[in-house]
Amino acid sequence: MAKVITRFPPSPTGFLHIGGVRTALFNYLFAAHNNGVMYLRFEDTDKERSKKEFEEDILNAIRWIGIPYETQPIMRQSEKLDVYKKHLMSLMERGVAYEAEAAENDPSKKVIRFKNPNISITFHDAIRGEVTFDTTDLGDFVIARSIDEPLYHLAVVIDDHDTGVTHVIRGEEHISNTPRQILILETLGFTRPEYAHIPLILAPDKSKLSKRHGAVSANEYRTQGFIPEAMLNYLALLGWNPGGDQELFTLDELVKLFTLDRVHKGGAVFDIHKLLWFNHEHIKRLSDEDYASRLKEFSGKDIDPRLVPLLKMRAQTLAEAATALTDEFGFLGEISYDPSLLLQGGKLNAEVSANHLQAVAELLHNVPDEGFTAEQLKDIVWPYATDQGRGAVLWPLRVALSGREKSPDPFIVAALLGKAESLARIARAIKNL
RNA sequence: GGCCCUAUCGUCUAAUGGUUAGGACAGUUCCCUCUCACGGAACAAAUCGGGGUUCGAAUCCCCGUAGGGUCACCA
Repeated sequence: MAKVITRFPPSPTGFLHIGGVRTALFNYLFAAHNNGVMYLRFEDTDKERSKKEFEEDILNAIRWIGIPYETQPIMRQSEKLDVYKKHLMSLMERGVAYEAEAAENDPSKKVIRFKNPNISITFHDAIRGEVTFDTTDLGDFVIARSIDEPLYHLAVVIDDHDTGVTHVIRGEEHISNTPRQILILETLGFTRPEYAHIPLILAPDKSKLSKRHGAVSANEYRTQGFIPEAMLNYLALLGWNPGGDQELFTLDELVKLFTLDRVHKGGAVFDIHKLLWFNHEHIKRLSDEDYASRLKEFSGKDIDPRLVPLLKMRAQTLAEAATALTDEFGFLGEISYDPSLLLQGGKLNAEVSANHLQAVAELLHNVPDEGFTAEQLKDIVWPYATDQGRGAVLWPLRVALSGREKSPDPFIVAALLGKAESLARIARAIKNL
């Protein structure tokens, strides 16, 4: 069997969105599963709408997300206009394409139309089986604006042939484009690739996912603190499933398992909650070092390594972790708080609380520096707190140490602060009462 | 509207003729707990409708219905 070649051909007329990422992913997965390659090329025949910045955005997004691709031998359609021209001329010489009066806007300009044989086309779709269209209703469709300006249907067919594409895996919206591409390709004498039209990613209202439904650009997810592992995992499972109950996969595992026959036919609604869950699961699986460096890159802040396990457990996204750094975990720096917070807004008694703090301070005082760990501290303070009422003891203690309404438990905070600082903060709290 | 595609819990899905229709996310309740998280447990929740085929249908066929895609000198 010939080497499997797939392709991901975005047009640089907008940012790479989530649906495009999944199309690229399926193309890669299928190719890699079969020891093939996926080519990326830009379909920039629309000169007005194609922008260099979009090319960069797309490349950045695809690199960030980590889908491997190759850009050879064709990077841009605009770089091989002469090839399309040659085919266009031969098509016209053969009389299967012709120059026609332009109906729209500029009547002085002529377009090139394909002479439709008006036949019925049946093609095989790896996901849907046999699909039949009557091409009569297509009419003599336009394949080029002029001899030097080919249009999409002509260009794809030629590129796919020139790069030896064996499998065209693309969104369902292209299913009705397929017959006219087959018409062109067969008059050009090319062989048909295998087609696979994958289901659309839908918005909660079941319509095609678009900007008005919130974030759709892949890079937006990056800035929201999602990690590539989670994006890939989640997207792979939208419209495909290997069977069974396992949900967490690495890219390599997906490559091993991916087959077209398990791709669904119906569209799948994009659910941000589930993506969040995948993100957290993959974050929890990152090594502390890896996580710390990603969070540093994301937030621009240095991360205290002792905080890393806590952050991983607590935050579903890097953005959340970055916020927590100054929020729940801000106690590592200077703290200032309203003393009434020590009494839980007046629910506790000042004198009693001060006594508890004093008692705890004495307990902590006797702990040696090297034993000042969260576990140790809990062992020492817990019996006292349980005896005296945990809320009455632990709340003022935690606030005294963290200065915050919400934070990790007081033992963790104290251990992080160290003995001297913890004692100092407790003393200050007692004075404030 | 024409053409095409599709149809299992709210959502992603498993079950490829035989299961009390399974799992996950979200939801609710409970436990853990000084707070916030984390974690644990439980509950609730589906085969679009109607006809066939078959001993037996979520699964195969037909008809409805509903949803979606597409009908460019965009891709």
